[in-house]
Amino acid sequence: MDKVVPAADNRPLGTPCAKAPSPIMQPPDDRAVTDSSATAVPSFAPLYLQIKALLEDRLDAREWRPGEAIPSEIELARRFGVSQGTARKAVDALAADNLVVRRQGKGTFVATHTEERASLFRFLRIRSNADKDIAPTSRLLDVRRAKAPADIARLLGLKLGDPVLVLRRVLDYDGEPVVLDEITLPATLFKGLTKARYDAYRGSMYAFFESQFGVRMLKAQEKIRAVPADSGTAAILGLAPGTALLAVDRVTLTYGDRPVEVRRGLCATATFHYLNELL
Amino acid sequence: MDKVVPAADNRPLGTPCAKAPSPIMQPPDDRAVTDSSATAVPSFAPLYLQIKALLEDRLDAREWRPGEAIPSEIELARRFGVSQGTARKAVDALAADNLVVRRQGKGTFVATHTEERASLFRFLRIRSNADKDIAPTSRLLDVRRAKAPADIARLLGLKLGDPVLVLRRVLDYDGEPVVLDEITLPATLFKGLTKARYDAYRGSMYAFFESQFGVRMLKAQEKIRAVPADSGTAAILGLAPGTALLAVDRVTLTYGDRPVEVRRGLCATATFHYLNELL
DNA sequence: TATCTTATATCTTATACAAGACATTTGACA
DNA sequence: TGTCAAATGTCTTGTATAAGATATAAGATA
Repeated sequence: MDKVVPAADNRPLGTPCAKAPSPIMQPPDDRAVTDSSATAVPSFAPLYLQIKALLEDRLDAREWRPGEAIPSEIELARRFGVSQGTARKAVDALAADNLVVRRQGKGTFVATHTEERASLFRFLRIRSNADKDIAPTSRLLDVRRAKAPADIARLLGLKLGDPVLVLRRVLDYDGEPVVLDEITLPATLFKGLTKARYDAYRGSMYAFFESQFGVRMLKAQEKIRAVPADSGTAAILGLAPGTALLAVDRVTLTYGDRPVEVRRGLCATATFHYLNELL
Repeated sequence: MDKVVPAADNRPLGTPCAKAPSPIMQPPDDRAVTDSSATAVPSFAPLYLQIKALLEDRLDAREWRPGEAIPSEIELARRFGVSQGTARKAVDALAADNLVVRRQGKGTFVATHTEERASLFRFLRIRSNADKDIAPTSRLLDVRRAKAPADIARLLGLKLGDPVLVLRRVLDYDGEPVVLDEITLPATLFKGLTKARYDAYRGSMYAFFESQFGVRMLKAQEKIRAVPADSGTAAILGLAPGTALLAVDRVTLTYGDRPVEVRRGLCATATFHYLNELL
């Protein structure tokens, strides 16, 4: 094999686990360039994972806006001193995590809640029992400031009594109230959030958070229970008190798995249901 | 590049969309060799997807048993007349669908319910509110033969009145009854299923189906609602009638997205919940 | 000699790099 | 204004090599 290694010296990353162009085998206890990164990836991880972590950090640092294109694979390869294939694998991994969206012939774009019916609209799992796909409308009831109680503080990584914002809103499907959400946010991340400002906004709640406060909801964990409706909730949803409701407790995470939202949804499931695909 | 293409002529597949070793560009309306396959993949799909479809057909045809290794990448490449990298992408796609499990240095194995805590144990979403991970025990109440009612027949792709088996079973967590399942199966696929035979089996319900009847549960769709407990269910779960329960309606699919199980689970969620990760 | 350890050969999958096909947009040009 | 070609993305395929697992042979040790 007369192949010549194309002399990409001044290696910018920790020793990859395979085929290092430079023959220097660094000990595993040294730290890679990913030191300053929030994303924890061992320096001896595969090269493409190191680059993925670096890209995640850039995304977290808002180097590119939601909906904006990130540099091309060739440009990323040049910047990090690797081949296009390796840069591609890193971007593939980001796309698998729904952090970016690939479009052949156009580029790779930062995922956003402001568009994309499929990609980041995936947090809404409530569907009509009839198969027609109705899009709900969001109606904000009120916004209030509060001090974080113990359970919320723990879930959001705050200290007891730290300031939070509590939003209550109703989702109407075809004019019928179906879901009552109580949304708790760290006040420091959402300075200036008022009911008037939300009412003036056109778009989903997460698009509002993303475009107005720069907080991107990336993934979530939901715990679902069945509970009887209290009288207040029953009145809002137009049901008899004691009716069985779905209680959906969501914790939403942004980059670096930092929790930024706690939400409890109460859902009437007479003509709607929560849909889950197990793959 | 003095590389010589190793003369893999008599091309066994439809024209790939890029870099066909044979320069023949067939029109898109011709049919590839995947004709006899149940898995629908257009003949102009990328080569690796055509091979993935062929492999799915082989899996469906039970060419390899669950837990058994499929041929190595090099062997698959030789068999299909493609490079190892292409065979590898096909296997990657299978692994992404949880149809096979890769183990570096050992091989690629057909996914099975009889082992693998993580891989195919993923259908059970009920967790304790405390973080301890309790494994439930399954207690079969009864098995009866019946004729498929309209809704079940539609979901299972059967005709009205076709014979089905109906199983009722309870999941006990730490001795406490938490879930009551009513499981409906096409009788033709599960000939010889009796309560005694299940009671004699050691392992999960899906492992039982897989090892005893050759039916592999691959993915599922669940619709979740909140309902009040009827008196019969309340008695079994040790609750007051009218208590709010989670109703989980599952349709389970095997190869080719053929439905092979319909199941309704009723779950008490005082100290347990349904966990869902939104990625 | 029996046994345990350590190389070694040879399987496997995993990683990296490179070349060309395909998709999309843009701008020159008739 | 319509059309075509170049530029610039991603997508597919091919190939070489590293890393992991395992069986076997070689060697040390009792």
